[in-house]
Amino acid sequence: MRSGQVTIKDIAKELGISASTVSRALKDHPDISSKTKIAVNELAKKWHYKPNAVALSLRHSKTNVIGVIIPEIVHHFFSSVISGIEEIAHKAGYNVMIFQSNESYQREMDNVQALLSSRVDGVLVSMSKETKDYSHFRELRDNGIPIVFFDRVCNDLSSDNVIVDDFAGAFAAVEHLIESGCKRIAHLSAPQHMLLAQNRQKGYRQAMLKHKVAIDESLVIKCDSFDEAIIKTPDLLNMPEPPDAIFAVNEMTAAGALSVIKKFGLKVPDDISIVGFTDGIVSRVSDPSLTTLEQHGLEVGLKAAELLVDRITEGNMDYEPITKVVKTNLIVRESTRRI
Amino acid sequence: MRSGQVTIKDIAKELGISASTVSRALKDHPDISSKTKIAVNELAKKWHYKPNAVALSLRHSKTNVIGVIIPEIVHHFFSSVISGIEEIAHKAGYNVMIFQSNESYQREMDNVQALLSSRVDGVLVSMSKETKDYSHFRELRDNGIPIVFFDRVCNDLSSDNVIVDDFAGAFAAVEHLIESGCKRIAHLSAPQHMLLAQNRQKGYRQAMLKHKVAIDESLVIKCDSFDEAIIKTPDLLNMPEPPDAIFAVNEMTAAGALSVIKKFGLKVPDDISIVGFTDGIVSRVSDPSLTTLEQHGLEVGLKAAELLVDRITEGNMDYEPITKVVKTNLIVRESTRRI
DNA sequence: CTGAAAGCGCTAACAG
DNA sequence: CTGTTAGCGCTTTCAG
Repeated sequence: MRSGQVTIKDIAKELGISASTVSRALKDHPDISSKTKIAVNELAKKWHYKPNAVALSLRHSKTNVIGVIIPEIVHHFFSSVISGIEEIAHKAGYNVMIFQSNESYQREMDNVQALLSSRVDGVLVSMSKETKDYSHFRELRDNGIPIVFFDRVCNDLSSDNVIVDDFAGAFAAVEHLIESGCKRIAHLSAPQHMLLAQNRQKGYRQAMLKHKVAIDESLVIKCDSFDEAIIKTPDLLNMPEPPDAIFAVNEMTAAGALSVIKKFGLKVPDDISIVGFTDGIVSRVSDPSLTTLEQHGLEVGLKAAELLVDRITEGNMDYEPITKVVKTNLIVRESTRRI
Repeated sequence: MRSGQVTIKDIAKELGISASTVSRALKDHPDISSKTKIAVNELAKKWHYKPNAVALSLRHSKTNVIGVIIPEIVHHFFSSVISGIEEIAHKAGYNVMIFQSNESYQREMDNVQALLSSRVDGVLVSMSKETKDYSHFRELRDNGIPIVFFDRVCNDLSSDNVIVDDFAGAFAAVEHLIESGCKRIAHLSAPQHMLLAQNRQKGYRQAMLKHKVAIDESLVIKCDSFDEAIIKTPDLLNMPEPPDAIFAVNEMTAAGALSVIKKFGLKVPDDISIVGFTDGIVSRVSDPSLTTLEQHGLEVGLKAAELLVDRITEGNMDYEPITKVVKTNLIVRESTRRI
């Protein structure tokens, strides 16, 4: 028994021919006699020969690996994105290497280093919340590795992006709240250095403006997780003039707010309406189910991976960056009043 | 500007020394003069030298990559597992390659082929529901690649496993139902070729037996997804003697049953109690929240990855397979009656 | 039609 | 203290 896996050399030796002949026979090169081809292919099958991807990578300076950096895997939207990425990658013959930043800038940089070392052919990134400096991403590009950002993108860096239509989504959500009779609409938002958060807030403001509803700035607060919502929602409810609606920047924040509101004995949507962002399972099964914006994580993953594969195939780093927008759509459920 | 990334040769040429000296200087080899070391390290930093992991892999016949095959990524339990795996891998200096089988046997075999080609150092697998033949896994092992199965393991193949304590969990769940006064307990189960499903069903039967509660076999049905629960739960409810409790093999099935029960105008837990398996977000936020078994996906991932890393480090394929069991614990919420 | 040789980037034995 | 050489597995000229 040989140690390790079968190599082209093993086959060559067994058949008394050269390695190069085996190599050619395996790729059906026209120069090779069909007799040797058959012999080689038979033995290769018999011995379960598998081309060594590592050797191929070194030879061709191409690994056929795509790297993905994601804030956290345990998250319906992100896992959907990964699923989409894996799907496209598989079809295009790429393998997918996963890294999570855990929302840490330091970890994200480590991940980029690993990606550089691994010589991946391209990278997909959704940035950590902490990230404000982008030089590590620039280094990837300087080394000829194309990057496509998704969801958590940055405007400073001119790069390919795949984002959901945060502005339009937020606008639609808030407009829906206004049209269903809400007047004091709070916005639980995320840190404004994230484009996504900016756009969702812009959508909120624009909708309020359009419908001439005054914005009470004390109703626009930073609050972007389930736990934070548990802490901060009570303050909103205890205000002299509490809000009659909440537009939350993401699903778990909406769920957190909902749970507090129920504990306060208030009725949703009669006393307070709620809209979230991201159509996860939580929104569907919570009670009342949450009106929310479907974010199509799978599609984001598919689009981003497609774009990246194209960039890799082009092989030219002087491209004009584009931004693809995946439409969101408002799913009206039970947490908002009927119009 | 050089094309591609900086190599050891580039540095050697620039400094007028040999590649091996550079190599040694970079790894702080005692033979090298501190003068050259400094010069080399400075230039390496200045030029952002990154060791080429591909070349290292070829050289050492070790990729420092762990492969993971998972039925589907978009699933709270599995994404938790991946998160745990990534965590350990990162600490131990391994990168993680992700493949999803989409519950397809064919796809799973493709994934194994890709893993073999990639020469990964080890593999973590949770099998697809379709898989009944294990020769592709055997091939991995025959090639010296250690495998650790988790959650969806098989008993035919003597291999390392990390599983949750399905039997004890199911037993505890059903005992809880019985003690809270339920008499006709239905079990929504998964295909029995999966060890996990077998053990959960055994736990159910054992608890019934212990408490001398008769098992009505028409209440034990194959039903293991949200959609299937939507279809099959009505049949249960329409029986002349409908069940007063449901023990579902997983979370989404429980959620599906719950939603049907609510539509039927029945009260949970007063009319029917429900227990699920897997503590996902769904169980927490559904209304009523679901009594369930915490499955500790993260811990499964951590344990499985740790075990795999150990196996890789040992470098000896003649080990005695072990099975690690991660305890489950019953989280009593609102979908079951107080005892 | 087939083989020998060089090289992808790096390391380690061997030789100074 | 440093350089030369060979080789990890594979492909691809260049020769024959």
